[in-house]
Amino acid sequence: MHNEPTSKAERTRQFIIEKTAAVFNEKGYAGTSLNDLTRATGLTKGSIYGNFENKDEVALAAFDYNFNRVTAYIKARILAADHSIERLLVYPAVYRNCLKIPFLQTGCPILNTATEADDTHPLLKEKAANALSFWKKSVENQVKRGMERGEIKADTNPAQIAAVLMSLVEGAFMQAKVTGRNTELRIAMDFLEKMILDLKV
Amino acid sequence: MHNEPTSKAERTRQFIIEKTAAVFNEKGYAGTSLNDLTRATGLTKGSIYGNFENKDEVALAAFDYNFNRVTAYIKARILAADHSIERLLVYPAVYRNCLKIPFLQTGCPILNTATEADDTHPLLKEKAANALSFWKKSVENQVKRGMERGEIKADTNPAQIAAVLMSLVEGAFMQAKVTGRNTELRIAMDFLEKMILDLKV
DNA sequence: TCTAAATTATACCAGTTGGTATAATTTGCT
DNA sequence: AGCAAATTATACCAACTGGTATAATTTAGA
Repeated sequence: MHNEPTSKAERTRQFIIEKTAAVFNEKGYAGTSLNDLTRATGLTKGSIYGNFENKDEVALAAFDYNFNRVTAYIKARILAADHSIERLLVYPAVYRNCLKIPFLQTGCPILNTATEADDTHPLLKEKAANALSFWKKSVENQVKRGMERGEIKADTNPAQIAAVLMSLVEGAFMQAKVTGRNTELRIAMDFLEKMILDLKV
Repeated sequence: MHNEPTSKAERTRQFIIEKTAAVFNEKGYAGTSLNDLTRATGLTKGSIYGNFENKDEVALAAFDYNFNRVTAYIKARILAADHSIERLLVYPAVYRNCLKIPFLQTGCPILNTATEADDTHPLLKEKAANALSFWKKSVENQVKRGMERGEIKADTNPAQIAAVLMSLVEGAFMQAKVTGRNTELRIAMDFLEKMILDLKV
C-alpha cells in the first residue's frame, strides 16, 4: 500500500465512484441516468466526463468498487478465523444478516449486475462472470486448504461445495430482498451451516 | 375454459402481451422503451396506448404472462408424475436444462424482476414476491402430500425443502445465465436431486 | 350493406437522455 | 506570487423518452 501522489483528478475520480456505486447497485445500469450521477456527487456533467469516457466507464468502475467492498469484508472475517470449517462458516454468518449490512442493502452486486447485464451489456456481464469465478476459486481453495490440513473430510468435492454454497447464498438473498423478510434466508443459511459442519473430519 | 367472444381489442391486448413479454424479460423494465414495444409488436404507440394505460400496465401484464408460462410448464410435468418424490424431482429436471428451454432463454422472470424492481418499482416487486409465495406454497404442498401418502419421511420440514430448493434453483440459474456454462447448474441440480431422493421413506 | 362504435395510426408535445465544445476556475510546480 | 496545465462548469446539441390529442381506418351488429 504505497501512497502515490494522488492528483486532484484521481481523487475526484475515486469520489465519483464511491458516491455513484450505491446508485448503480440500486437502480441498475439502464435505470441510472447522468442526472442521477450529478445528483449523487454534487458535480456537473462536465466534471464527470472530464474523469470518465462515458456512463459505461463509471458503471464498470462502480461495479468493481461494490464487489470489492463485499470481498474485503468477507476476506477480513475469513482471515480472522483459522480453522477451515470456521472460515467457510463466514459465508452463512455474513449473508444471514445481509439485509442489515450497509453496502448490501441495495442487494448483492453480482446478482444485480448479472441479471440485468446478461442479455444487454457484455462488459458488465463479463465483470459479473469474473466475480463469480473469483468467488468460486476462493471457496474451493478454502476447502482444499481444509483437506490438506486434515480439517475437512478427504472425500469432499470442492467444486460441489462452492456451487451449492454460492447458489444457496444468491438464491436466498434474492428472496429476502424482494419479500422484505428473512425467513427463507435463515432457513437456507441454517441448512448451509449444517452442510459445512458436516464436512468436519 | 369457456370461449368468451373475444373482441378485437382483447385479442390485440393479448397479442401485445405475448410479443412484448420476452422483451421485458430480456431488457428489464427500465431498459425497455415504448419503441421496443412497437418494434416487437409491429403496432404503433397509439394502438398500444389504446389497449393499455401506460408502460407500467404492459410490464405488469407481461410479467404475469412470463410467470404463467413457467408455472404451466412445471405444473404439466408435475401432474404427469404420481409419486411425490418424482414430482419434486421435476424442478431439478427442468432447471437443469433451463438454458435450452425457449421461454427461459432470457432468464427466470422472477429472478429478473425481483432484482430489478426491489428498489425501484413497488408494483413489479410485489408481483415477484407473490410469485415466490405461490411457488413456495406449491413445493410445500407437494411435500405435505408426500408425507400424508407415506411417500416422504414424516420428520421432513416442508418450509425447509421449499426454501432450499428455490434458493438452489435461482442461484444456480443466475450463474448459468451469466457464465454461459452449466457446470455449476448441473452440480447444484445433482445435489438437489440427491436431497429430494433422500426424503424417500 | 350500411353505419355507429371501437380500434389503430398519425403527428405532435414537453421533458429527458447521453454526450460535447468551450469557457471559467483550480491546481500545483517554479 | 505567477502561470501553464489540469480540472470543473456552462451552455448547448440531436436523439429519444413516455404520453396524448385527433384523424383514419376497422369492426361487427342491424
